[in-house]
Amino acid sequence: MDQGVRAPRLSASGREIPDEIDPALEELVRGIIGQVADKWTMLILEVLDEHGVMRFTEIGRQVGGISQKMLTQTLRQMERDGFVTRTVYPVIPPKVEYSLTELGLSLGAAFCGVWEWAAARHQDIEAARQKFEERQAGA
Amino acid sequence: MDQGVRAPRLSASGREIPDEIDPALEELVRGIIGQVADKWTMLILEVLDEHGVMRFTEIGRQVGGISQKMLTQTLRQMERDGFVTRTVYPVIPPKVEYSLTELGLSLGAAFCGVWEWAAARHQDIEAARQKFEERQAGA
DNA sequence: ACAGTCACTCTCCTTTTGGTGTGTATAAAT
DNA sequence: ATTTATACACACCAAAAGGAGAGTGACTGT
Repeated sequence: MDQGVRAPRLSASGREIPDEIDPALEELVRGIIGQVADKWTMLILEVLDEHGVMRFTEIGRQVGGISQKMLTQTLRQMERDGFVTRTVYPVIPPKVEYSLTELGLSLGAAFCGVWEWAAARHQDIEAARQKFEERQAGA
Repeated sequence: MDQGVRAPRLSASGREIPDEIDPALEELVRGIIGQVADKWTMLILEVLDEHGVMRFTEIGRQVGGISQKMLTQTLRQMERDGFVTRTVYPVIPPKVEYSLTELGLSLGAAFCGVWEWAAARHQDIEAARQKFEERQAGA
């Protein structure tokens, strides 16, 4: 058992692993990541990051292929979590503007790394899939 | 319309936005992110990153709360995408070892940023949720 | 008078996700 | 002789996710 190890461990990717990970924090962070690592959240985050302040239907157009239901739902969730601000203008027809908060921007920056990774490495993934299928066919 | 803008644009988070984003690549990267940004994938990635080479049930224990079905399924997907290597020892009872590939390690490193972001900012999210609910109650 | 606009909401309905429980092979341990 | 351990596969089922489409409310342009 290596429970008693005192020297700071390192993960294979070089990240430090604290010996004491508060399980409550762990659970909470997992929950947050679970929510944040959502398809529509990421895409909306991206278009808002690119375009700045936007209106409901415009976001829908830019994201593409999202239903009104999911757009509303995801925006609400993001507003609740403090990623976007929602500004309602009491005019008719209704006008609502969305934009990223500082927290939302920081999330965008954090996800930027993943996005770049995907763009840089997608060929490796494609190649791996090719090889995998070949191996399957051979076996 | 700002279709004709030639000066390189910048997103709010400082990332450069190429004017020409190959829609096929875009779609592909979205697909990859959609798969990769999966709860179990991330958690398995994490434990493998921390512990190095591991066996099936050990991964299950470390991840916690995952069914055998999902563990098998997710590991297969990760193997297919080239994130993990699967080594089968033809012994009885069966022994299968899993470990991250270089590609898997790089993905772990990319996600590290998001993980750290979540750990650093979870309080802000909590606070935002508090405020949101208060506003809802008041309205 | 009447269709159109915007940002939704609400009600179905289908698809996907994921858990559970069972089966399997075989050798070692009891 | 029976149980145990391992790494699954397979079938079944419940729950959740998510899409389609209709409705809404008030004003504005024709």
